[in-house]
Amino acid sequence: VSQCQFSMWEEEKYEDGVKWRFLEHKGPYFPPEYQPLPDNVQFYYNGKAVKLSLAAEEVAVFFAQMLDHEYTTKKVFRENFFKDWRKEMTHDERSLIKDLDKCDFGEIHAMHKAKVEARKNMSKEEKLALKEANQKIIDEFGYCLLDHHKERIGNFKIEPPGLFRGRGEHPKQGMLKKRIQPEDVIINCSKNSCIPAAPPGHHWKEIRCDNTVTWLASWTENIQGSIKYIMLNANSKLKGEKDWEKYEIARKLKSCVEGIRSQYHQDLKSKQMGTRQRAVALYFIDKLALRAGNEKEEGETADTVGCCSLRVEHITLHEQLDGNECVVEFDFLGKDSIRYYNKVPVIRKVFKNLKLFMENKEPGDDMFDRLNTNMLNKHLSSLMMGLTAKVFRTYNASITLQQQLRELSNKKLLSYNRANRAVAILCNHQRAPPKTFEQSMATLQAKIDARKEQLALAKSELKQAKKEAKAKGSSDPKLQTEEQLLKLEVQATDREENKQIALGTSKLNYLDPRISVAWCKNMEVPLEKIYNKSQRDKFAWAIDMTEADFEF
DNA sequence: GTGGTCACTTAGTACATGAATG
DNA sequence: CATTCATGTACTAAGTGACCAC
Repeated sequence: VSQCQFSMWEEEKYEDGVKWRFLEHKGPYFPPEYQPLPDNVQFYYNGKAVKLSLAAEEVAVFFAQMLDHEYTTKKVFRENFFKDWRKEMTHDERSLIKDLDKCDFGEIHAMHKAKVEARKNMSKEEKLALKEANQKIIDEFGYCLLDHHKERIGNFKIEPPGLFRGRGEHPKQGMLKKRIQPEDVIINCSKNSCIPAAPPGHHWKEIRCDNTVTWLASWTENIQGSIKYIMLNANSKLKGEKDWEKYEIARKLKSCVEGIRSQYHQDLKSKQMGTRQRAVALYFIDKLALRAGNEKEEGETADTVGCCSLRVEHITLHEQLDGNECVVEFDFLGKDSIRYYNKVPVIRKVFKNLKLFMENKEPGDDMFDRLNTNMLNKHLSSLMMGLTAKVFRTYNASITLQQQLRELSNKKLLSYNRANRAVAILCNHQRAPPKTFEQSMATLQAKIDARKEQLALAKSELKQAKKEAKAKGSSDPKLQTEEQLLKLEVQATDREENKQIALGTSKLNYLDPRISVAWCKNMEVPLEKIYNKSQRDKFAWAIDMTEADFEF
Protein backbone atom coordinates (compact mmCIF):
# COMPACT_ATOMS: atom_id res chain seq x y z
CA VAL A 1 0.00 0.00 0.00
CA SER A 2 1.45 3.33 -1.09
CA GLN A 3 1.39 6.41 1.09
CA CYS A 4 -2.20 7.43 1.23
CA GLN A 5 -3.52 10.89 1.69
CA PHE A 6 -6.70 9.10 2.57
CA SER A 7 -5.67 8.54 6.11
CA MET A 8 -7.69 5.52 7.12
CA TRP A 9 -4.63 3.33 6.89
CA GLU A 10 -2.52 5.48 9.12
CA GLU A 11 -4.78 5.61 12.12
CA GLU A 12 -4.87 3.03 14.83
CA LYS A 13 -7.91 0.78 14.98
CA TYR A 14 -10.39 1.13 17.77
CA GLU A 15 -11.34 -1.81 19.95
CA ASP A 16 -14.16 -4.02 18.77
CA GLY A 17 -17.41 -2.25 17.97
CA VAL A 18 -16.18 1.26 18.71
CA LYS A 19 -16.83 3.55 15.74
CA TRP A 20 -15.49 6.89 16.97
CA ARG A 21 -13.88 8.73 19.83
CA PHE A 22 -15.34 12.17 19.33
CA LEU A 23 -18.53 13.24 17.60
CA GLU A 24 -19.95 16.74 17.42
CA HIS A 25 -22.76 18.13 15.24
CA LYS A 26 -25.53 20.71 15.11
CA GLY A 27 -28.46 18.31 15.22
CA PRO A 28 -30.92 17.80 12.37
CA TYR A 29 -32.51 20.53 10.30
CA PHE A 30 -36.30 20.70 10.60
CA PRO A 31 -38.65 21.41 7.70
CA PRO A 32 -40.52 24.73 7.82
CA GLU A 33 -43.80 24.99 9.71
CA TYR A 34 -47.01 24.64 7.76
CA GLN A 35 -48.17 27.88 6.11
CA PRO A 36 -52.00 28.21 6.20
CA LEU A 37 -53.85 28.76 2.92
CA PRO A 38 -54.70 32.31 1.89
CA ASP A 39 -58.39 33.23 2.31
CA ASN A 40 -59.08 33.17 -1.42
CA VAL A 41 -58.14 29.51 -1.75
CA GLN A 42 -60.88 27.30 -0.46
CA PHE A 43 -61.76 23.71 0.09
CA TYR A 44 -65.29 22.60 -0.83
CA TYR A 45 -67.35 19.78 0.54
CA ASN A 46 -70.43 18.78 -1.36
CA GLY A 47 -70.18 22.05 -3.28
CA LYS A 48 -69.95 24.27 -0.19
CA ALA A 49 -66.83 26.11 0.94
CA VAL A 50 -65.53 24.77 4.25
CA LYS A 51 -62.82 26.46 6.30
CA LEU A 52 -60.74 23.63 7.73
CA SER A 53 -58.82 23.59 10.98
CA LEU A 54 -55.08 24.04 10.57
CA ALA A 55 -54.27 20.36 11.13
CA ALA A 56 -56.94 19.08 8.74
CA GLU A 57 -56.04 21.72 6.17
CA GLU A 58 -52.37 20.71 6.14
CA VAL A 59 -53.27 17.10 5.36
CA ALA A 60 -55.78 18.19 2.71
CA VAL A 61 -52.98 20.13 1.04
CA PHE A 62 -50.79 17.00 0.96
CA PHE A 63 -53.53 15.22 -0.98
CA ALA A 64 -54.30 18.17 -3.24
CA GLN A 65 -50.64 18.45 -4.24
CA MET A 66 -50.62 14.86 -5.47
CA LEU A 67 -53.82 15.06 -7.47
CA ASP A 68 -52.05 14.77 -10.81
CA HIS A 69 -50.52 11.53 -9.74
CA GLU A 70 -52.04 8.19 -10.53
CA TYR A 71 -52.01 6.85 -7.00
CA THR A 72 -54.56 9.34 -5.74
CA THR A 73 -57.02 7.31 -7.84
CA LYS A 74 -56.12 4.01 -6.20
CA LYS A 75 -58.62 2.58 -3.78
CA VAL A 76 -56.13 1.63 -1.07
CA PHE A 77 -54.41 5.00 -1.24
CA ARG A 78 -57.68 6.91 -0.98
CA GLU A 79 -59.01 4.82 1.86
CA ASN A 80 -55.83 5.07 3.91
CA PHE A 81 -55.60 8.78 3.27
CA PHE A 82 -59.20 9.44 4.20
CA LYS A 83 -58.99 7.41 7.39
CA ASP A 84 -55.86 9.25 8.54
CA TRP A 85 -57.17 12.62 7.43
CA ARG A 86 -60.30 12.18 9.51
CA LYS A 87 -58.09 11.58 12.55
CA GLU A 88 -56.66 15.06 12.10
CA MET A 89 -60.09 16.70 11.82
CA THR A 90 -62.02 18.39 14.60
CA HIS A 91 -65.16 16.72 15.85
CA ASP A 92 -67.33 18.98 13.69
CA GLU A 93 -65.25 18.44 10.58
CA ARG A 94 -65.41 14.72 11.10
CA SER A 95 -69.18 14.70 11.30
CA LEU A 96 -69.44 16.80 8.14
CA ILE A 97 -66.80 15.22 5.91
CA LYS A 98 -67.73 11.58 5.42
CA ASP A 99 -67.09 10.94 1.74
CA LEU A 100 -63.83 11.62 -0.08
CA ASP A 101 -65.64 11.74 -3.42
CA LYS A 102 -67.52 14.82 -2.24
CA CYS A 103 -64.30 16.68 -1.49
CA ASP A 104 -63.17 19.32 -3.95
CA PHE A 105 -59.47 20.16 -3.66
CA GLY A 106 -59.45 21.97 -6.99
CA GLU A 107 -58.46 25.42 -5.75
CA ILE A 108 -55.75 24.07 -3.51
CA HIS A 109 -54.42 21.99 -6.37
CA ALA A 110 -54.44 24.99 -8.70
CA MET A 111 -52.62 27.09 -6.12
CA HIS A 112 -49.96 24.44 -5.79
CA LYS A 113 -49.46 24.24 -9.54
CA ALA A 114 -49.17 28.00 -9.74
CA LYS A 115 -46.52 27.92 -7.02
CA VAL A 116 -44.50 25.31 -8.91
CA GLU A 117 -44.81 27.39 -12.06
CA ALA A 118 -43.73 30.55 -10.25
CA ARG A 119 -40.69 28.78 -8.89
CA LYS A 120 -39.73 27.74 -12.37
CA ASN A 121 -40.07 31.29 -13.65
CA MET A 122 -38.05 32.92 -10.90
CA SER A 123 -35.52 35.50 -12.00
CA LYS A 124 -31.82 34.74 -11.92
CA GLU A 125 -31.39 36.86 -8.81
CA GLU A 126 -34.17 35.06 -6.99
CA LYS A 127 -32.72 31.70 -7.91
CA LEU A 128 -29.30 32.76 -6.75
CA ALA A 129 -30.69 34.04 -3.44
CA LEU A 130 -32.45 30.72 -2.91
CA LYS A 131 -29.28 28.83 -3.70
CA GLU A 132 -27.31 30.89 -1.23
CA ALA A 133 -29.92 30.34 1.46
CA ASN A 134 -29.69 26.60 0.86
CA GLN A 135 -25.93 26.69 1.01
CA LYS A 136 -26.14 28.48 4.36
CA ILE A 137 -28.25 25.64 5.73
CA ILE A 138 -25.75 23.09 4.43
CA ASP A 139 -22.87 25.03 5.96
CA GLU A 140 -24.58 25.14 9.33
CA PHE A 141 -26.18 21.69 9.58
CA GLY A 142 -24.54 19.64 6.85
CA TYR A 143 -21.25 18.82 8.54
CA CYS A 144 -20.05 17.17 11.70
CA LEU A 145 -16.78 16.62 13.44
CA LEU A 146 -15.88 12.95 13.77
CA ASP A 147 -12.57 12.34 15.45
CA HIS A 148 -10.08 14.50 13.55
CA HIS A 149 -12.20 14.93 10.47
CA LYS A 150 -14.83 17.36 9.36
CA GLU A 151 -17.29 15.12 7.55
CA ARG A 152 -20.26 15.76 5.32
CA ILE A 153 -23.56 14.40 6.67
CA GLY A 154 -25.61 12.37 4.21
CA ASN A 155 -29.12 13.36 5.23
CA PHE A 156 -29.17 16.10 7.84
CA LYS A 157 -32.77 17.10 7.17
CA ILE A 158 -35.71 15.65 9.08
CA GLU A 159 -38.12 14.10 6.61
CA PRO A 160 -41.08 16.43 6.09
CA PRO A 161 -44.64 15.25 6.74
CA GLY A 162 -46.72 14.04 3.81
CA LEU A 163 -48.63 11.08 2.47
CA PHE A 164 -46.73 7.82 2.47
CA ARG A 165 -45.94 6.52 -0.99
CA GLY A 166 -44.82 2.93 -0.79
CA ARG A 167 -43.55 1.04 -3.82
CA GLY A 168 -45.79 -1.43 -5.61
CA GLU A 169 -49.06 -2.55 -4.05
CA HIS A 170 -48.23 -1.27 -0.61
CA PRO A 171 -51.07 -1.79 1.87
CA LYS A 172 -50.14 1.41 3.72
CA GLN A 173 -49.95 3.77 0.75
CA GLY A 174 -51.75 7.05 1.38
CA MET A 175 -51.32 7.00 5.14
CA LEU A 176 -50.28 10.20 6.84
CA LYS A 177 -46.59 10.42 7.54
CA LYS A 178 -46.55 12.66 10.58
CA ARG A 179 -44.49 15.73 11.29
CA ILE A 180 -41.47 14.95 13.43
CA GLN A 181 -40.92 17.15 16.48
CA PRO A 182 -37.64 17.63 18.35
CA GLU A 183 -39.33 15.73 21.19
CA ASP A 184 -39.27 12.65 18.89
CA VAL A 185 -35.58 12.89 18.10
CA ILE A 186 -32.65 11.17 19.80
CA ILE A 187 -29.33 12.92 19.46
CA ASN A 188 -26.13 10.91 19.49
CA CYS A 189 -22.83 12.69 20.14
CA SER A 190 -19.83 12.85 22.46
CA LYS A 191 -20.35 13.78 26.10
CA ASN A 192 -17.62 16.36 25.86
CA SER A 193 -18.84 17.83 22.56
CA CYS A 194 -20.89 20.95 22.12
CA ILE A 195 -24.31 19.38 22.40
CA PRO A 196 -26.75 20.69 19.77
CA ALA A 197 -29.57 22.92 21.00
CA ALA A 198 -33.14 21.90 20.25
CA PRO A 199 -35.17 24.52 18.33
CA PRO A 200 -36.49 27.29 20.66
CA GLY A 201 -39.26 26.13 22.96
CA HIS A 202 -38.46 22.47 22.35
CA HIS A 203 -36.29 19.72 23.77
CA TRP A 204 -34.84 16.48 22.42
CA LYS A 205 -36.29 13.11 23.27
CA GLU A 206 -32.91 11.99 24.50
CA ILE A 207 -29.24 12.77 24.29
CA ARG A 208 -27.22 9.65 23.91
CA CYS A 209 -23.49 9.06 23.77
CA ASP A 210 -23.09 5.72 22.05
CA ASN A 211 -19.84 5.40 20.15
CA THR A 212 -20.61 1.86 18.98
CA VAL A 213 -23.01 3.24 16.35
CA THR A 214 -22.43 5.68 13.50
CA TRP A 215 -25.69 7.66 13.51
CA LEU A 216 -25.96 11.25 14.69
CA ALA A 217 -29.70 11.41 15.27
CA SER A 218 -32.70 9.12 14.99
CA TRP A 219 -36.46 9.05 15.29
CA THR A 220 -39.23 6.50 14.94
CA GLU A 221 -41.40 6.84 11.89
CA ASN A 222 -45.15 6.33 12.34
CA ILE A 223 -46.07 4.25 9.25
CA GLN A 224 -44.08 1.07 9.92
CA GLY A 225 -42.72 1.99 13.32
CA SER A 226 -39.16 1.73 12.02
CA ILE A 227 -36.25 3.88 13.04
CA LYS A 228 -34.87 6.56 10.73
CA TYR A 229 -31.29 7.72 11.08
CA ILE A 230 -29.15 10.68 10.25
CA MET A 231 -25.82 9.38 9.07
CA LEU A 232 -22.62 10.39 7.35
CA ASN A 233 -22.20 10.95 3.63
CA ALA A 234 -20.79 8.11 1.50
CA ASN A 235 -17.54 10.03 1.08
CA SER A 236 -16.76 9.89 4.80
CA LYS A 237 -13.89 7.92 6.21
CA LEU A 238 -16.21 5.71 8.21
CA LYS A 239 -18.34 4.72 5.22
CA GLY A 240 -15.31 4.33 2.97
CA GLU A 241 -13.68 1.95 5.38
CA LYS A 242 -16.81 -0.12 5.58
CA ASP A 243 -17.06 -0.20 1.81
CA TRP A 244 -13.47 -1.35 1.49
CA GLU A 245 -14.14 -4.12 4.03
CA LYS A 246 -17.16 -5.24 2.05
CA TYR A 247 -15.08 -5.73 -1.10
CA GLU A 248 -12.31 -7.44 0.80
CA ILE A 249 -14.82 -10.01 2.07
CA ALA A 250 -16.05 -10.50 -1.50
CA ARG A 251 -12.46 -11.06 -2.62
CA LYS A 252 -12.01 -13.57 0.15
CA LEU A 253 -15.01 -15.42 -1.26
CA LYS A 254 -13.25 -15.53 -4.59
CA SER A 255 -10.48 -17.60 -3.05
CA CYS A 256 -12.84 -20.18 -1.58
CA VAL A 257 -15.88 -20.10 -3.82
CA GLU A 258 -14.91 -23.29 -5.67
CA GLY A 259 -14.87 -25.26 -2.43
CA ILE A 260 -18.20 -23.80 -1.40
CA ARG A 261 -19.69 -24.66 -4.77
CA SER A 262 -18.61 -28.29 -4.64
CA GLN A 263 -19.97 -28.43 -1.10
CA TYR A 264 -23.45 -27.31 -2.09
CA HIS A 265 -23.39 -29.57 -5.14
CA GLN A 266 -22.81 -32.42 -2.70
CA ASP A 267 -25.58 -31.14 -0.44
CA LEU A 268 -28.08 -31.37 -3.29
CA LYS A 269 -28.04 -35.13 -2.63
CA SER A 270 -28.30 -34.90 1.16
CA LYS A 271 -30.76 -37.07 3.06
CA GLN A 272 -31.77 -34.03 5.09
CA MET A 273 -34.48 -32.07 3.31
CA GLY A 274 -33.34 -28.86 5.03
CA THR A 275 -29.82 -29.32 3.72
CA ARG A 276 -31.07 -29.92 0.20
CA GLN A 277 -33.23 -26.83 0.31
CA ARG A 278 -30.26 -24.85 1.55
CA ALA A 279 -28.17 -26.19 -1.34
CA VAL A 280 -30.75 -25.26 -3.97
CA ALA A 281 -31.19 -21.80 -2.47
CA LEU A 282 -27.45 -21.32 -2.50
CA TYR A 283 -27.31 -22.46 -6.11
CA PHE A 284 -29.79 -19.71 -7.02
CA ILE A 285 -28.07 -17.08 -4.92
CA ASP A 286 -24.73 -17.90 -6.47
CA LYS A 287 -25.80 -18.47 -10.07
CA LEU A 288 -28.54 -15.84 -10.36
CA ALA A 289 -27.45 -13.29 -7.75
CA LEU A 290 -30.82 -13.48 -6.01
CA ARG A 291 -31.24 -11.62 -2.73
CA ALA A 292 -31.44 -13.63 0.50
CA GLY A 293 -35.18 -13.10 0.99
CA ASN A 294 -35.95 -12.41 4.64
CA GLU A 295 -39.46 -13.09 5.87
CA LYS A 296 -41.74 -10.06 5.97
CA GLU A 297 -44.77 -9.36 8.06
CA GLU A 298 -47.84 -9.97 5.94
CA GLY A 299 -50.07 -6.95 5.36
CA GLU A 300 -47.40 -4.51 6.55
CA THR A 301 -45.57 -4.22 3.24
CA ALA A 302 -45.96 -4.97 -0.47
CA ASP A 303 -45.84 -8.67 -1.28
CA THR A 304 -42.29 -9.13 -2.50
CA VAL A 305 -39.87 -12.02 -2.12
CA GLY A 306 -36.22 -13.01 -2.34
CA CYS A 307 -34.63 -16.44 -2.60
CA CYS A 308 -35.57 -17.99 0.77
CA SER A 309 -39.09 -16.54 0.68
CA LEU A 310 -39.92 -17.77 -2.84
CA ARG A 311 -43.28 -19.47 -3.08
CA VAL A 312 -44.44 -22.30 -5.33
CA GLU A 313 -46.40 -19.83 -7.46
CA HIS A 314 -43.20 -17.98 -8.42
CA ILE A 315 -41.60 -20.90 -10.21
CA THR A 316 -42.63 -22.95 -13.24
CA LEU A 317 -40.67 -26.04 -14.19
CA HIS A 318 -40.14 -27.03 -17.82
CA GLU A 319 -38.56 -30.37 -18.69
CA GLN A 320 -37.99 -28.90 -22.14
CA LEU A 321 -38.07 -25.30 -23.24
CA ASP A 322 -36.63 -23.56 -26.29
CA GLY A 323 -34.29 -26.44 -26.92
CA ASN A 324 -33.00 -26.55 -23.34
CA GLU A 325 -33.59 -29.18 -20.72
CA CYS A 326 -34.50 -28.57 -17.07
CA VAL A 327 -35.54 -24.96 -17.38
CA VAL A 328 -36.75 -23.01 -14.34
CA GLU A 329 -39.01 -20.08 -15.11
CA PHE A 330 -38.95 -17.41 -12.39
CA ASP A 331 -41.61 -14.76 -12.13
CA PHE A 332 -41.82 -12.79 -8.91
CA LEU A 333 -41.65 -9.28 -7.49
CA GLY A 334 -38.38 -8.53 -5.70
CA LYS A 335 -37.15 -5.52 -3.76
CA ASP A 336 -39.04 -2.32 -4.60
CA SER A 337 -41.61 -4.52 -6.39
CA ILE A 338 -39.32 -4.81 -9.39
CA ARG A 339 -40.27 -7.86 -11.40
CA TYR A 340 -37.76 -10.64 -11.76
CA TYR A 341 -38.49 -12.69 -14.84
CA ASN A 342 -35.99 -15.25 -16.06
CA LYS A 343 -35.89 -18.63 -17.73
CA VAL A 344 -32.82 -20.52 -16.61
CA PRO A 345 -31.53 -23.96 -17.53
CA VAL A 346 -30.34 -25.64 -14.34
CA ILE A 347 -28.53 -28.87 -13.56
CA ARG A 348 -30.71 -31.95 -13.28
CA LYS A 349 -30.22 -32.39 -9.52
CA VAL A 350 -31.53 -28.91 -8.84
CA PHE A 351 -34.46 -29.47 -11.13
CA LYS A 352 -35.39 -32.76 -9.44
CA ASN A 353 -35.13 -31.17 -6.00
CA LEU A 354 -37.40 -28.33 -6.98
CA LYS A 355 -39.97 -30.82 -8.20
CA LEU A 356 -39.72 -32.57 -4.86
CA PHE A 357 -40.08 -29.31 -2.88
CA MET A 358 -43.22 -28.45 -4.82
CA GLU A 359 -44.96 -31.76 -4.28
CA ASN A 360 -48.29 -31.56 -2.45
CA LYS A 361 -48.04 -27.80 -2.03
CA GLU A 362 -50.42 -24.99 -2.83
CA PRO A 363 -49.25 -22.08 -5.04
CA GLY A 364 -49.06 -19.84 -1.97
CA ASP A 365 -46.83 -22.22 0.03
CA ASP A 366 -43.16 -21.58 0.66
CA MET A 367 -40.81 -23.27 -1.78
CA PHE A 368 -38.17 -23.65 0.95
CA ASP A 369 -40.28 -24.59 3.94
CA ARG A 370 -37.31 -25.93 5.91
CA LEU A 371 -35.10 -22.92 5.34
CA ASN A 372 -34.80 -19.26 6.27
CA THR A 373 -32.14 -16.60 5.83
CA ASN A 374 -30.93 -17.02 9.39
CA MET A 375 -30.09 -20.69 8.89
CA LEU A 376 -28.56 -20.00 5.52
CA ASN A 377 -26.32 -17.26 6.86
CA LYS A 378 -25.31 -19.34 9.90
CA HIS A 379 -24.18 -22.02 7.49
CA LEU A 380 -22.35 -19.55 5.28
CA SER A 381 -20.48 -17.94 8.13
CA SER A 382 -19.29 -21.40 9.18
CA LEU A 383 -17.77 -21.81 5.71
CA MET A 384 -16.00 -18.48 5.71
CA MET A 385 -15.69 -15.65 8.23
CA GLY A 386 -18.01 -12.81 7.30
CA LEU A 387 -19.77 -14.74 4.54
CA THR A 388 -23.48 -14.03 4.13
CA ALA A 389 -25.90 -14.35 1.22
CA LYS A 390 -25.39 -10.81 -0.01
CA VAL A 391 -21.64 -11.31 -0.38
CA PHE A 392 -22.39 -13.52 -3.37
CA ARG A 393 -24.08 -10.59 -5.09
CA THR A 394 -21.06 -8.39 -4.50
CA TYR A 395 -18.65 -11.11 -5.53
CA ASN A 396 -20.51 -12.12 -8.68
CA ALA A 397 -21.07 -8.52 -9.73
CA SER A 398 -17.43 -7.57 -9.32
CA ILE A 399 -16.00 -10.70 -10.89
CA THR A 400 -18.38 -10.31 -13.84
CA LEU A 401 -17.22 -6.74 -14.40
CA GLN A 402 -13.59 -7.81 -14.33
CA GLN A 403 -14.18 -10.67 -16.78
CA GLN A 404 -16.29 -8.58 -19.12
CA LEU A 405 -13.71 -5.81 -19.17
CA ARG A 406 -11.07 -8.33 -20.15
CA GLU A 407 -13.19 -9.77 -22.92
CA LEU A 408 -14.39 -6.48 -24.32
CA SER A 409 -11.21 -4.52 -23.91
CA ASN A 410 -11.17 -3.21 -27.49
CA LYS A 411 -13.52 -0.28 -27.58
CA LYS A 412 -12.86 1.50 -24.28
CA LEU A 413 -15.79 3.47 -23.05
CA LEU A 414 -18.52 1.55 -24.82
CA SER A 415 -17.09 -1.68 -23.50
CA TYR A 416 -17.09 -0.31 -19.96
CA ASN A 417 -20.77 0.47 -20.27
CA ARG A 418 -21.37 -2.95 -21.78
CA ALA A 419 -19.60 -4.63 -18.87
CA ASN A 420 -21.47 -2.46 -16.37
CA ARG A 421 -24.70 -3.39 -18.11
CA ALA A 422 -23.94 -7.12 -17.89
CA VAL A 423 -23.72 -6.70 -14.12
CA ALA A 424 -26.91 -4.62 -13.91
CA ILE A 425 -28.74 -7.34 -15.81
CA LEU A 426 -27.35 -10.00 -13.50
CA CYS A 427 -28.55 -8.04 -10.47
CA ASN A 428 -31.88 -7.15 -12.12
CA HIS A 429 -31.39 -3.41 -11.65
CA GLN A 430 -34.24 -1.86 -13.59
CA ARG A 431 -35.66 1.58 -14.11
CA ALA A 432 -38.76 3.02 -15.69
CA PRO A 433 -37.88 4.08 -19.23
CA PRO A 434 -37.25 7.84 -19.12
CA LYS A 435 -40.32 9.91 -19.99
CA THR A 436 -38.49 11.52 -22.90
CA PHE A 437 -36.97 8.30 -24.14
CA GLU A 438 -38.85 7.94 -27.42
CA GLN A 439 -38.31 11.60 -28.10
CA SER A 440 -34.59 11.58 -27.47
CA MET A 441 -34.18 8.37 -29.46
CA ALA A 442 -35.92 10.02 -32.40
CA THR A 443 -33.68 13.09 -32.34
CA LEU A 444 -30.64 10.89 -32.23
CA GLN A 445 -31.94 8.89 -35.18
CA ALA A 446 -32.53 12.11 -37.09
CA LYS A 447 -28.92 13.07 -36.47
CA ILE A 448 -27.77 9.68 -37.73
CA ASP A 449 -29.85 10.05 -40.88
CA ALA A 450 -28.44 13.50 -41.51
CA ARG A 451 -24.90 12.15 -41.21
CA LYS A 452 -25.66 9.28 -43.55
CA GLU A 453 -26.88 11.69 -46.14
CA GLN A 454 -23.81 13.81 -45.69
CA LEU A 455 -21.68 10.73 -46.08
CA ALA A 456 -23.43 9.66 -49.26
CA LEU A 457 -22.87 13.13 -50.61
CA ALA A 458 -19.21 13.07 -49.65
CA LYS A 459 -18.79 9.72 -51.37
CA SER A 460 -20.18 10.87 -54.68
CA GLU A 461 -18.14 14.04 -54.46
CA LEU A 462 -15.10 11.94 -53.86
CA LYS A 463 -15.73 9.88 -56.96
CA GLN A 464 -16.10 13.06 -58.86
CA ALA A 465 -12.90 14.39 -57.45
CA LYS A 466 -11.01 11.21 -58.27
CA LYS A 467 -12.12 11.36 -61.84
CA GLU A 468 -11.07 14.93 -62.20
CA ALA A 469 -7.70 14.79 -60.50
CA LYS A 470 -6.07 11.69 -58.99
CA ALA A 471 -3.28 13.71 -57.53
CA LYS A 472 -4.61 15.61 -54.46
CA GLY A 473 -6.95 12.85 -53.28
CA SER A 474 -7.41 13.54 -49.55
CA SER A 475 -10.49 11.73 -48.31
CA ASP A 476 -10.29 13.43 -44.91
CA PRO A 477 -13.75 14.95 -44.73
CA LYS A 478 -15.33 11.64 -45.70
CA LEU A 479 -13.38 9.79 -43.04
CA GLN A 480 -14.39 12.37 -40.46
CA THR A 481 -18.04 11.99 -41.33
CA GLU A 482 -17.74 8.24 -41.15
CA GLU A 483 -16.23 8.50 -37.70
CA GLN A 484 -18.96 10.82 -36.49
CA LEU A 485 -21.59 8.51 -37.88
CA LEU A 486 -20.05 5.55 -36.12
CA LYS A 487 -19.94 7.48 -32.86
CA LEU A 488 -23.61 8.39 -33.14
CA GLU A 489 -24.58 4.83 -33.92
CA VAL A 490 -22.67 3.58 -30.90
CA GLN A 491 -24.43 6.19 -28.78
CA ALA A 492 -27.79 5.05 -30.10
CA THR A 493 -27.07 1.39 -29.35
CA ASP A 494 -25.86 2.30 -25.90
CA ARG A 495 -28.97 4.29 -25.14
CA GLU A 496 -31.34 1.70 -26.55
CA GLU A 497 -29.71 -1.07 -24.54
CA ASN A 498 -29.99 1.08 -21.44
CA LYS A 499 -33.66 1.85 -21.84
CA GLN A 500 -34.84 -0.16 -18.87
CA ILE A 501 -31.57 -0.82 -17.14
CA ALA A 502 -30.16 1.22 -14.28
CA LEU A 503 -26.37 1.20 -14.17
CA GLY A 504 -25.98 3.42 -11.13
CA THR A 505 -26.92 0.94 -8.45
CA SER A 506 -24.32 -1.64 -9.37
CA LYS A 507 -21.66 0.99 -9.93
CA LEU A 508 -22.30 2.45 -6.50
CA ASN A 509 -22.93 -0.67 -4.45
CA TYR A 510 -21.62 -3.83 -6.09
CA LEU A 511 -18.60 -3.17 -8.25
CA ASP A 512 -15.27 -3.00 -6.50
CA PRO A 513 -14.08 0.46 -7.59
CA ARG A 514 -10.51 -0.76 -7.74
CA ILE A 515 -11.41 -2.83 -10.82
CA SER A 516 -12.56 0.33 -12.59
CA VAL A 517 -9.64 2.42 -11.42
CA ALA A 518 -7.15 -0.20 -12.62
CA TRP A 519 -8.97 -0.50 -15.94
CA CYS A 520 -8.82 3.25 -16.47
CA LYS A 521 -5.10 3.21 -15.79
CA ASN A 522 -4.52 0.34 -18.20
CA MET A 523 -6.70 1.69 -20.96
CA GLU A 524 -5.59 5.28 -20.47
CA VAL A 525 -9.19 6.33 -20.03
CA PRO A 526 -9.57 9.33 -17.73
CA LEU A 527 -11.33 8.34 -14.52
CA GLU A 528 -13.76 11.23 -14.97
CA LYS A 529 -15.29 9.33 -17.90
CA ILE A 530 -16.33 6.58 -15.51
CA TYR A 531 -16.98 8.33 -12.22
CA ASN A 532 -18.48 11.75 -11.64
CA LYS A 533 -17.36 14.02 -8.81
CA SER A 534 -19.37 12.50 -6.02
CA GLN A 535 -18.51 9.00 -7.14
CA ARG A 536 -14.83 9.92 -7.13
CA ASP A 537 -15.29 11.26 -3.61
CA LYS A 538 -17.02 8.13 -2.48
CA PHE A 539 -14.32 5.94 -3.97
CA ALA A 540 -11.42 8.13 -2.88
CA TRP A 541 -9.99 5.20 -0.93
CA ALA A 542 -9.84 3.06 -4.07
CA ILE A 543 -8.50 5.80 -6.32
CA ASP A 544 -5.78 6.42 -3.80
CA MET A 545 -4.62 2.85 -3.32
CA THR A 546 -5.09 1.16 -6.70
CA GLU A 547 -2.32 0.38 -9.17
CA ALA A 548 -2.82 -0.77 -12.75
CA ASP A 549 -2.09 -4.38 -11.82
CA PHE A 550 -4.93 -4.67 -9.32
CA GLU A 551 -6.83 -7.90 -9.54
CA PHE A 552 -10.15 -8.42 -7.78
C1' DG B 1 -36.05 -21.87 17.05
C1' DT B 2 -38.94 -17.54 17.32
C1' DG B 3 -39.91 -12.98 17.30
C1' DG B 4 -38.66 -8.39 18.03
C1' DT B 5 -35.34 -4.54 17.81
C1' DC B 6 -31.78 -2.07 15.80
C1' DA B 7 -28.26 -0.44 12.52
C1' DC B 8 -26.79 -0.26 8.39
C1' DT B 9 -26.72 -0.99 2.97
C1' DT B 10 -29.13 -0.97 -1.27
C1' DA B 11 -32.73 0.94 -4.33
C1' DG B 12 -35.58 3.58 -7.70
C1' DT B 13 -37.58 8.03 -8.54
C1' DA B 14 -38.44 13.00 -8.41
C1' DC B 15 -36.34 17.03 -8.93
C1' DA B 16 -32.38 20.33 -9.63
C1' DT B 17 -28.58 21.56 -12.31
C1' DG B 18 -25.85 22.51 -15.94
C1' DA B 19 -24.27 21.46 -20.74
C1' DA B 20 -25.72 21.42 -25.48
C1' DT B 21 -28.30 23.35 -28.90
C1' DG B 22 -30.88 26.45 -31.83
C1' DC C 1 -29.59 34.19 -24.78
C1' DA C 2 -33.49 30.88 -24.09
C1' DT C 3 -34.86 26.33 -24.36
C1' DT C 4 -34.11 21.44 -24.27
C1' DC C 5 -32.26 17.47 -22.69
C1' DA C 6 -28.99 14.58 -20.14
C1' DT C 7 -26.75 14.09 -15.94
C1' DG C 8 -26.24 14.52 -11.06
C1' DT C 9 -28.24 14.88 -6.44
C1' DA C 10 -31.64 14.45 -2.79
C1' DC C 11 -34.76 11.77 -0.91
C1' DT C 12 -36.53 8.04 1.55
C1' DA C 13 -38.33 3.30 1.01
C1' DA C 14 -37.03 -1.37 1.30
C1' DG C 15 -33.91 -4.55 1.87
C1' DT C 16 -30.01 -7.50 4.85
C1' DG C 17 -28.32 -9.33 8.88
C1' DA C 18 -26.70 -9.02 13.83
C1' DC C 19 -28.18 -9.45 18.33
C1' DC C 20 -31.12 -10.25 22.36
C1' DA C 21 -34.75 -12.21 25.37
C1' DC C 22 -37.52 -16.01 25.95
